Amino acid sequence: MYMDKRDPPPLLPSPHQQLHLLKAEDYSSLASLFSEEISSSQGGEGRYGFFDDLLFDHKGFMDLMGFQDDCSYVSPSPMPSLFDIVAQFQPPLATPAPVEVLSSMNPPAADDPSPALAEWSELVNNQATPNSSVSFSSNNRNRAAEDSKAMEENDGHRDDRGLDGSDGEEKDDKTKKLLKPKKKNQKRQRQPRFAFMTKSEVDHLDDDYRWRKYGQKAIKNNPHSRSYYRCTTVGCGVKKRVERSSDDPLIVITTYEGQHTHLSPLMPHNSLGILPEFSTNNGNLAFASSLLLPPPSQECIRSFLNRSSPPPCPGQINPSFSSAFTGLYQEGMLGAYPPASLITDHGLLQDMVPPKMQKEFKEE
DNA sequence: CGTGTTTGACCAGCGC
DNA sequence: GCGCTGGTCAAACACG
Repeated sequence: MYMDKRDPPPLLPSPHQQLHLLKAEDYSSLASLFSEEISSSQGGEGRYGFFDDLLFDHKGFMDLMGFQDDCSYVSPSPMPSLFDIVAQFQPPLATPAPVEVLSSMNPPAADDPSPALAEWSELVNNQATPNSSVSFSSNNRNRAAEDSKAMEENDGHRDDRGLDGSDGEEKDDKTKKLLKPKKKNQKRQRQPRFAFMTKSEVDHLDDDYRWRKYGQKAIKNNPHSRSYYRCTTVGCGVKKRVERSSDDPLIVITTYEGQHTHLSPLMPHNSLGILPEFSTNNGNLAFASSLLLPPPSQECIRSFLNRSSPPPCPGQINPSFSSAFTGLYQEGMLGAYPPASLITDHGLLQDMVPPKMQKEFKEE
C-alpha cells in the first residue's frame, strides 16, 4: 500500500517557503479528488463535509486538530506537502509537465501594508460579497447548495438570452446583442470557491477536466492578467480562475468555483479513493519516494476527521501535512483574514482527502 | 467542421 | 450619480 522506504526529502533553501515538486499528474489527482469530494458531499450532511468544521476557527486548524502537539513529527528537513501525500491516493496520470505546488507558502505578514497582503486578503476573503456568508453555520452550507442550484439555473438560462428580443432591427446590432437583458433583480450568485497556489511556468494546469477559456482580464496591481475558464461539460457550471501572483510570477493562483456534476472525463473512475497499491509503472514513484514521508495512519486521519481526540499518531503527521491543511483556504469559510502565523501555505483541502476516505473514517 | 482562444464591450457590485 | 473593477459575453479568429 504505502512505501516502506523513503528517502528524506531534499533540503530546501528557504524555511519560509516549502516548495514541493509535484508532477502534473499529481495536480490532476488533486483536482479529481477535489471534484470527487465536493460532489460526494452534496448530500445531506453539508457541502464540505467535515472540512466545514475545520477551517472556520481562526485559532487555526492545527490548534483545532491538536496535531501540532499530539502528532509532533519533527524533521530536520522540509516535510512533504499534503499534495504529496494525496498523490499516493491516486495512480498518477501520464502528463509530463512538471508542476510545483506551493504547499507551504506563508502569506504576507498581517501587518504588512504592501499590496501583497491586499492580494492575499482578497484571495482569501473574496467571500466578502453580499451573497456570501461569513458565518460558518449549516445555513452556510445550505446556502452553498442553493447557490449551486442557482448557478445551474443561470447556466441553463444563459443560452436563452440570445433568443429573446431584438429581431429585425439592424441599428446598433452589435450593441443590442451585447445588451441582451441579463436577469435583473438577481444578484450574481457566487459559489464557494477554493483557491490554492502552485508554482508552475504553465498558467493553466492540467487537472483532468476540460476547460474553455471565456475571458481574460487585466487585474489591478498585477502585471499579469487573469484568465477565466469554464468546464466544458454540459450542465457543469464549474469555473476556474487562473492568475499569477504579482509578487512571484512563478506562482499560479488557481481558484475553483462550483462543483463538477460529473467525474473527470480523463480520470478512470476506479482510481478514486484510497490507493490500494502504489503504482510503479512510471516515474512518479521515484518522485514520491523522495518526498513522501510516513503517511498519517488511519487512526491519525480518523482523529483528524472526527476531531474528537488527539491523533494517536506521533511521528506520522508532520508539520507540512498539517500546514497544508492549515493553509488550505476555502473561500467562504473564513470570515476574516486569518492570522499570518496560522496560515502557512495554500492548498486545496478538499483535494487532500479522498471523499471515500472521509466517509470511511466518518462511519467508523 | 469542431473546438478552443482572443479580445473588446457590456454588466453588476461597490466605494466615494 | 459616477467611476472603478471584476466578471461575463460573444464575434472573430486560430488550429488540427
